[in-house]
Amino acid sequence: MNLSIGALSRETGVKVPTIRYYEDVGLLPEADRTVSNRRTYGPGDVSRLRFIRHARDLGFEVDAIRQLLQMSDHPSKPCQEVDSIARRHLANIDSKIDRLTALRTEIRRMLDSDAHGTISECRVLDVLAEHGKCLHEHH
Amino acid sequence: MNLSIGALSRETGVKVPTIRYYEDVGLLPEADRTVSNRRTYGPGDVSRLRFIRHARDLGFEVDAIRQLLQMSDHPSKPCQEVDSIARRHLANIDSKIDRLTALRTEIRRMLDSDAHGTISECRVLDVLAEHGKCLHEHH
DNA sequence: CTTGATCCTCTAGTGACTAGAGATCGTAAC
DNA sequence: GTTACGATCTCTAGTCACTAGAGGATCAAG
Repeated sequence: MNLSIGALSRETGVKVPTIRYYEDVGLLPEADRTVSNRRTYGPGDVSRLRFIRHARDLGFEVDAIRQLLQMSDHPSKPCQEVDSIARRHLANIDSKIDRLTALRTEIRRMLDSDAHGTISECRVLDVLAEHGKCLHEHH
Repeated sequence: MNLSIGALSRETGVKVPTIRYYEDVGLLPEADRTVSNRRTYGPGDVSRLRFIRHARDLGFEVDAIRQLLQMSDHPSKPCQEVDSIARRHLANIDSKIDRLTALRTEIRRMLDSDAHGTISECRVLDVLAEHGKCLHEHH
């Protein structure tokens, strides 16, 4: 049931040094050690690490992930602070979804018009750039 | 019509040194200079830079952005290479949207059940972690 | 013509990894 | 048992994408 760091790495697709790094910066708790000082992990660590990997890939920074994990670690205390954090992230996520959807639509349109032989002018750039009107809201 | 680097920065929300950095790494073309060696920019640069900013925020790395910009720079040549790049990005974008949507749903559920006084167990972690089943497909 | 903001280049620091050196540990094969 | 070798350990240094700062030049307002 317990995994070595290498097994955890294979299980999650996160590289071994990166796992150690996440422990260093407090995204993962300090791992239990065997008598010979090797880290051991359980199933909970697998989920947590997969979450971290996806969140990073989605452009959340470590600090944001720390907050999301905190929500998960203390679910029964949705105090005002956690609540406002959640709301802020929700707004950020909505914005990301909107922009990705716009980008997707445009790339699809390009591929599509290409298939039909029409010379397509590419507007991928503009479709995201126009979102620039919502200036400076996310820092 | 022409902007200084500071004006471009205010226009796009991208910091001045970052703009220079993007020029260094080739995301922005080498800027025209005034007689006194200052960079000047036009409206095209505003769009391009906004696009870069959003793309970065959405978790695309500089190299991916370079590819997307190339699509935009040569729209009339949807050769097979560009086409496959677009398709790969499309798949990646779809996946990002899926995961963000799942995360959004779960955060909403938390906020919602909190509002109704129920003690909500937080599953934000699991909802993304389960996507870990689609292992190693992106890079 | 001075003063302050903005620009220039260049070097160095940060965040989030990633790679490598050198040492130790665990197991399987002799 | 002991040798072989792969996985792990710690620690330092390198990469990518910025970000901040020093030191100097330039522009625009007063």
